Amino acid sequence: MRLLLVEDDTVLVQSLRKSLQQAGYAVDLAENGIDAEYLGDENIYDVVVLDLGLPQRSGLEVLRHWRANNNTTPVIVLTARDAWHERVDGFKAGADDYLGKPFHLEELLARLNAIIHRSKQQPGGPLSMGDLTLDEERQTLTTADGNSFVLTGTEFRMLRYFLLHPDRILSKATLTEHVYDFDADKDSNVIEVYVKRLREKVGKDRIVTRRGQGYLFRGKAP
Amino acid sequence: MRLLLVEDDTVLVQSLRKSLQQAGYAVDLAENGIDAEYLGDENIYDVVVLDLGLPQRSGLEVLRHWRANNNTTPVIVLTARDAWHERVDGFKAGADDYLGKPFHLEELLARLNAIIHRSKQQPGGPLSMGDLTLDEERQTLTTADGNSFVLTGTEFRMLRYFLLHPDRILSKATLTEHVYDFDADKDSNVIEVYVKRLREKVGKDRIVTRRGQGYLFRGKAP
DNA sequence: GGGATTTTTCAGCCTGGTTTCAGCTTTGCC
DNA sequence: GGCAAAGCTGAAACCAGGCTGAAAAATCCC
Repeated sequence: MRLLLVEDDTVLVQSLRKSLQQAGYAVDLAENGIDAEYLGDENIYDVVVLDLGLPQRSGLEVLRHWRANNNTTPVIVLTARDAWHERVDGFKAGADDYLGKPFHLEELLARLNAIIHRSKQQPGGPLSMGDLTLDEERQTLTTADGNSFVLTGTEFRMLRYFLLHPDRILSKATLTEHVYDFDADKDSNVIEVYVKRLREKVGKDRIVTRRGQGYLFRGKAP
Repeated sequence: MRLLLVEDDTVLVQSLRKSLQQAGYAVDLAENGIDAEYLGDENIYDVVVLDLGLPQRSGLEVLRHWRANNNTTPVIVLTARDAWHERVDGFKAGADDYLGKPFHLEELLARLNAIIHRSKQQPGGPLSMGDLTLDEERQTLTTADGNSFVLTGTEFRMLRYFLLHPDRILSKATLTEHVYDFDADKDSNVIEVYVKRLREKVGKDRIVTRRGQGYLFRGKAP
């Protein structure tokens, strides 16, 4: 799950970034409006957390720019305490949700969760696909035959990404980008290793290899 | 399912009441603190949704009054989004959960659901879970083998939070937020220390470590 | 103020999740 | 079939995160 964090308060950024990573997001960071706009234009994020008070170019301008260019990535806006007008402006500019600062991490995570689900399928509920169910709260996978697996962080992030993008070819580079927060390291086979581990749990045939292109997760058991 | 809605914003009340009714709740309404207190004293509700900012008598006072009279009906507190100190006060006064305004209806319904489930398992009385019983008045824990421990303040708050949220991954950040009145201090291992101390009392296997994610309290003894 | 209790910090150790690696198998192409 | 590239796999190395005992710091309570 790839997330763009746009925030210039370096103190806040440090803890926030780590917390978001812990919660399973691959976090890119922009500390000013210009970088933010550029990153948002060039990459596909699952969600953006956008502070409105930014140097160089205000968050509002950035958001308007994206929306004008048909970029519909869900955006959660962070506003200063009491700045009610900012929120209204934010919604008008196309924000999907907002959060007043200071906020509690838990709330941000809940909203991120909600917003991502909303944009994918119906909100709430565990992520399930045919005979597989991924419990996001417990990071646990349950299969048709009643087996239950506790997933490690990386396994979980990767399986979640597969479940959210079934029946599509996902290249190793794409998977790396979404499972980690940095770009693909060409000479590493981590992805292969984790595909193997997931296959042991979801069933060998569930993840199909497309040689030279990537992997494909079957939405329905074969 | 009987619900008491305590809220003075008439605009919000209208839509909220209707939505709650649609969701299957029998909704009673109080628009000020005095009515709320009276209704809560006279009737048995399954759950209360309580706004803290009320005319005549604050939500906090009302909640304290109920708790002082051994009324243990689950209460979800609504607070202004920015006023997180209110939440801390709320928890101290005996709230079971909180929600920052404005909120998504979805979120409220989910929390109501969760809280009712929780209280079904253990309607009123001491907080207990399987073979463990936590006496909230004496801050005392009793285990299956008859051992009894007097808990320190921090131990107690943490164990209570675990008992109220069993079988869920609780990150250190989340635990810190709920055990203390302030946000997580990045480089401290207090949580680990207290987990260790609790484990000595509730049994080592009762609190499971999910490396890199958090801790999980098992609702049922393994 | 001083002793007892509780909370927090610290440092060293341990653990298990992640990554690497080397050798093996499969696939696609000539 | 023969070859090379891509993918698979089991085991080992590495390292961040977690555990723990003890001691320092803060708080409580006479």
